[in-house]
Amino acid sequence: MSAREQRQVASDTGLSKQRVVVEAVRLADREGVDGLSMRRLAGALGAGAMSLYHYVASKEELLDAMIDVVFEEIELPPEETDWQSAMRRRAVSARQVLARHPWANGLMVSRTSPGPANLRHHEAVTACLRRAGFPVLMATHANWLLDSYVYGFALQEASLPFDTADELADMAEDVFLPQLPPDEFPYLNESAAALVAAGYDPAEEFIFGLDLVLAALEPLRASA
Amino acid sequence: MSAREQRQVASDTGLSKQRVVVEAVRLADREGVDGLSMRRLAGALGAGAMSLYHYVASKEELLDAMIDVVFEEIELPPEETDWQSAMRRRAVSARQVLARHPWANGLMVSRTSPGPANLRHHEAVTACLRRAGFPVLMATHANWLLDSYVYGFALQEASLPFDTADELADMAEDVFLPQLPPDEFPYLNESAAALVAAGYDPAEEFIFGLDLVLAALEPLRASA
DNA sequence: ACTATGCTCGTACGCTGTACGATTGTCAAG
DNA sequence: CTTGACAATCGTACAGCGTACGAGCATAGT
Repeated sequence: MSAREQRQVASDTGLSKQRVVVEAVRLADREGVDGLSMRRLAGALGAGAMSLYHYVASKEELLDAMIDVVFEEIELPPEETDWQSAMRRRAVSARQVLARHPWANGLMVSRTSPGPANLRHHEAVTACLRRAGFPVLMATHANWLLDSYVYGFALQEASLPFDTADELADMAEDVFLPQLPPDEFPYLNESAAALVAAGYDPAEEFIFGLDLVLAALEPLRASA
Repeated sequence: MSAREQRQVASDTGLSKQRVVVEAVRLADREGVDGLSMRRLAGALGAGAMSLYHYVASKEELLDAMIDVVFEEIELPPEETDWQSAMRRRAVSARQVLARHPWANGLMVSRTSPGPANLRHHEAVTACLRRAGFPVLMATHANWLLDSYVYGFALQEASLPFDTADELADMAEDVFLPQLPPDEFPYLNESAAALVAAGYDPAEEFIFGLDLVLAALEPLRASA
């Protein structure tokens, strides 16, 4: 291999941009994005802090690359099914991925240039909508709507302080309700009680809104 | 005034939690959330850095308070109109506010305990939905759906590298299209061209999805 | 007059991202 | 075999961060 070629290949012992970025994602998953420092990352890779800068120009670029790794995990809309099923698949996958990497949501605000996986994803989704018969501008609208829902849901889910229905029940009693005097917040009390009684499942909640949106979009395509 | 009372009142010269938090919001608006440091904030207030800690227990608490200030700016759903108009008003207001404070989106991920303005807002929205005839759990669904859309839209809007249709046109030519070889990204090219031709207005884009969602929710309320 | 309390802030500590330059290992040309 | 170029590693240093600690000050209550 010529020395001039970029070494994308990671020899077992050596570093590589791949290895650096992937380990950074792992670290952020484990410790949160605030726990991700260049020194700690280097430590996790058994290297000196400054060595990382041979693979990444700056921490900003590292964060960009991390976002793109996350996008790579999201399933593309399958081509062989109807558009609603395809979009549901990719949306559900996106929610799962973003729930697995909650830090990614917050990072997206400040990062303005989309990575290659992001672009590929966007292209595939747009293709799916166009082939389903949505006119160009309508496909753009649908894209915005669906992405807004997915990201917004993930954002809200990430800021929930509980992960399971049981934790919700516990926290409702101990933390939430004491903060909500029933005379000032009658409707929130009602909702909280109903939610605890009915159980809470973010995946179900997500599907509800998603299917509503998909159904609402259906009549907007020209079924050619 | 007894010294034991909390001084919420800001004498013209002195500090107060209000003044600290409001100035922090201004600073974040101006310089981004990364430019907001305790020392710089103190400087902007003409005080020493450590003085801030008499009004705020930590930077985390400051960020929480900033988020709540943002929530205070969002219009509550008016009570005298039909539910769709009311929800549209508050959603449009929310988008405007979040566009004015783009840093707020990213902050929401890590902040788990809602402030008083947040709670009041949530209560008012839930009240509006319940009074419109949505059953309890359906109101929760609607809440999740609408908030997801609003936050997600704001998130995407904040990560756009342009603010006006003109800037979009400029950047499309100079930055985006060169990144998008037409054989690899045919649909994105098509969309970009159509978008530049049609002009781009985030407010209109927002309304499109919003009205679609509102209409889709309409049949789910029991009109009593 | 004395004490308590509210408020301000200087200093210091451990952390951050990273600029700079020294060091080593590898490989091509002479 | 030597030499020079270059890729990769990393030690050191610097400015800036959040904030613990405690000293200094003004005012209020006794």
